Amino acid sequence: MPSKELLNISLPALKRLPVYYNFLKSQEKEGVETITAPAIAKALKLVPIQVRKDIANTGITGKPKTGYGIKELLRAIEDFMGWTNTYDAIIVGTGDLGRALLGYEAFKTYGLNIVKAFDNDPNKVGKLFHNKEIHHVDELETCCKRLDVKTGIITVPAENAQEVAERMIKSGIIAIWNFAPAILDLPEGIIYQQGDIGISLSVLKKKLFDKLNR
Amino acid sequence: MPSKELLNISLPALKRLPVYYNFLKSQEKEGVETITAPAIAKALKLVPIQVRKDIANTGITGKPKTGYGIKELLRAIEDFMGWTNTYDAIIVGTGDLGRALLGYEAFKTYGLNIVKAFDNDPNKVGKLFHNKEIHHVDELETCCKRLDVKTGIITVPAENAQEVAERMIKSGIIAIWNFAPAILDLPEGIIYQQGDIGISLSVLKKKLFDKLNR
DNA sequence: TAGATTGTTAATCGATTAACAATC
DNA sequence: TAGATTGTTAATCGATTAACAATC
Repeated sequence: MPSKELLNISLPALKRLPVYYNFLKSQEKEGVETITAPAIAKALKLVPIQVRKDIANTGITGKPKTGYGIKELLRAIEDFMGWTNTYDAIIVGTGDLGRALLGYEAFKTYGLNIVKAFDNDPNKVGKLFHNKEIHHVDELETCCKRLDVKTGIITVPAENAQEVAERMIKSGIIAIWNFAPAILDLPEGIIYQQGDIGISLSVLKKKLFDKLNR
Repeated sequence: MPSKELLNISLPALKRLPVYYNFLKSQEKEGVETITAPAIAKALKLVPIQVRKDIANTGITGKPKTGYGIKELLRAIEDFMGWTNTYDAIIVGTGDLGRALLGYEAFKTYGLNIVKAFDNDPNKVGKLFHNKEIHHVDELETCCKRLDVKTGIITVPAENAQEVAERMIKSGIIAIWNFAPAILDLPEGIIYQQGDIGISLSVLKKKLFDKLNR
């Protein structure tokens, strides 16, 4: 059974909005003040009607002939996506990927703030990565409850992902972003997002494979 | 204009296959030899008919009542996805994320092998990360041509992504996996895959935001 | 004004789901 | 055999695209 939908926008459209945002930001930097759907579509290799439909989701409205105000549109996307509300998150697993996420500046744009990192390696505990101290994973529960953290990021090996997820849920976490290539068995109501980059790579690889073997 | 399709499978189905694969691998480890579509569906929170349809893409066929042979199904997915053909790749940008990718073991499963890393920081050039030497980005073209590398990974800041992509294409690269949150203007025929994890985060964040603000 | 672009309502397309005979 | 599961063919659902009047 697929989990029932939380969103009032289609998933593909939701994923396009951050892409629009990136493009609009770059346009804003160049001093552009308004932009039309056909112009956005051209840059992003979409069709104008799709851009108009996607933008309509944010509630903003454009002017015929002129298009949309860039600043207004940027703010509409921020609001719609909930980026203006910053949430705290914790991360478990401080391998290469975990540390990369700890230093990921763009999280600010999306309103996510990693407040603590955890690991089970005693050699790492107490060290600082990107100015954040690593705690032992046994402190997860008290820490999350004290800080009322709702979001957890998993960057441990696949074998440990299920266990970490369970500890997170016990700690009051309700949204999990999982980078381990593992299938997690989670209770109803937990928000789950696959972060595993293997899926993205698979798509690229398959396209290349098919092209080279045609 | 959206680029015309390269694939003979739907994109959503293509993305589910690696997820099946991960699950089947974990089942294989536990000594399971056959599995039915309803069992896979239950574990992955899908519906049985969708699992059967997805599996049908790989060309494999099951037995009523028994299901599919796990080893056979694993190999069918590997073959279909092209994982059995390993391609060389290069990566430009050796920040935290670039280094994480350099050490990403799962690439072996997917048949990708990062052979060289590049950076424009003279302090990094010549150093080793995960046993791979960092070269100056000026060597990109000669290096890619000599080794006949077709796949490039971009992990530079957004401002430099377009320039790096152009150098890659000049170097004979035809498939680009871009982790920078930048919109790239690429010629026709170049295979492109967004790697930017901000999109994945946005989906998680939006679901949580909507849930908390309902 | 003329022409381009908007938002809305309707049509199409593609993916998911249902139905069901075949089969282990 | 009886019952569960398969693969196939048809129906449904949802996202994309088209058509078009309104408007700047």
